[in-house]
Amino acid sequence: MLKVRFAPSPTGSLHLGSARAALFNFLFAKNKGGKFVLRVEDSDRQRSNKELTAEILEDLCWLGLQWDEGPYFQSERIDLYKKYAENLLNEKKAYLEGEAIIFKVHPQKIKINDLIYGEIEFDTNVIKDQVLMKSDGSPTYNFACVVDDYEMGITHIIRGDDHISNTPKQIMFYQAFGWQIPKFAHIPLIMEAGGGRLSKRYGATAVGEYRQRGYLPEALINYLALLSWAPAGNREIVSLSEMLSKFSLSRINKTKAIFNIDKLNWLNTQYIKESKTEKIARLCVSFLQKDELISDSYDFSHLEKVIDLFKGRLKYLSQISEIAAYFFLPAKIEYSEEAKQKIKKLDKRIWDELIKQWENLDDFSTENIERVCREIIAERGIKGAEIIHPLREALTNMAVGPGLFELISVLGKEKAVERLKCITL
RNA sequence: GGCCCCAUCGUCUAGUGGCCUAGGACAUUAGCUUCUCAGGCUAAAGGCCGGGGUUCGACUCCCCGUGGGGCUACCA
Repeated sequence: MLKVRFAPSPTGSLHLGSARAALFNFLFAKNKGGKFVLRVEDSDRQRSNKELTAEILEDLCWLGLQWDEGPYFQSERIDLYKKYAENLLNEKKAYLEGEAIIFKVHPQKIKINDLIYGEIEFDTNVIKDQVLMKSDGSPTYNFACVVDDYEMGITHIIRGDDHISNTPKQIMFYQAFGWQIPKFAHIPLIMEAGGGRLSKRYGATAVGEYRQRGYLPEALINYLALLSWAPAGNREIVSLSEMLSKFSLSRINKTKAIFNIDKLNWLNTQYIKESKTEKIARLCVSFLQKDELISDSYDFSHLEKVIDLFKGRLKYLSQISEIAAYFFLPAKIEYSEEAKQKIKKLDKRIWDELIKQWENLDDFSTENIERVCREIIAERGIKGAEIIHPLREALTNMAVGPGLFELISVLGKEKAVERLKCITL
């Protein structure tokens, strides 16, 4: 039975790099009909915490990376590690140093055949004796990892390439126990544009932050997959189910990949655009509520109309509050200096004319609104832009936005008329 | 310092000795579309780190150099 695992440590939020490791494990397992195990490496009691653990599991679910087995917690398995360490002690493969149990390293050459990097050789002469159990009774990472991987029947270890140099240490433990050594596949790390690993210094690194900004999980997954991996045939937009069928370790690069927010944004926009309006509207509710633009009771079908207007223009969902606020604000709004200047340019009589005409419209449709506007333009012999720009500013306090006439229609007769009546400069 | 790994447009990548005059995507620039912005469409610019080999032929194989990264904890 093919079995892989994802083993996050709850000493921080789920990092994009970890999420990608989880993704590749998930894809590999599902592609081969294997099992995906989740193990929480919380053996360091001081630095681990429960809230973080819950958050990590939630993020994995949000990404759609459901595990088949677990979660196991290392903190609940301390006796097991101790038992195995004592076995090595009894066999004189380890020795005591104070309270700690130390593994004796013997000189040898260790070859690993990495599924991604190929053959790598290490000389254990450069490796010190390894701590198995610390003086405080907790196991070290490398030791607990090997015991667990053995106990859980892990056949393939897919993890970040920062673990390459841990591999020979772990192999020595497998040898000491006489256990079968699993296959290793190390994936390149995600790097920062300025060099170095992806860090908080330059932007969000936690999956949760992207969720909070309104990135769609399918977009984030798609982007993460494209880092170091590419399906055949110049494809960019690839769904999780498509990845499942196309995934293979042999198509993973050895090269580190630099994180690029622009491409993530582009992908997210694509996914938002392709999503059903109803779905995006539903997701936008929490952002609009957080920014106090809508309350607990709101008109969902109206919200859907608003979302339709903006669906293709959002890089991420939380932008909705900023660019669509005027749909939810009261009729009277505060104008920027720039808006005031533009509004002033239009003759007072035209404002009055617009209000009158709109009030007379039975059907406040995009077409009717445009017709009315075009008639005024023709009668006065002015250019379209001369009325359209001031009108946009008067209604939205913005210079940019969706098509003006459909925007007005969605805004609704009542609010549009009232807002024009409320103009104060 | 020691050990290990890596190297194609700015970025993600395709490429597994002739299909390469190196393809695609993001970003950039220009034109068109339009009430604005975004979008869409069209086009442009942009790369095989350097040097030696091997070969009839190297982006592709080998060596050296250079650059980048990782590890070197009683952290994970």
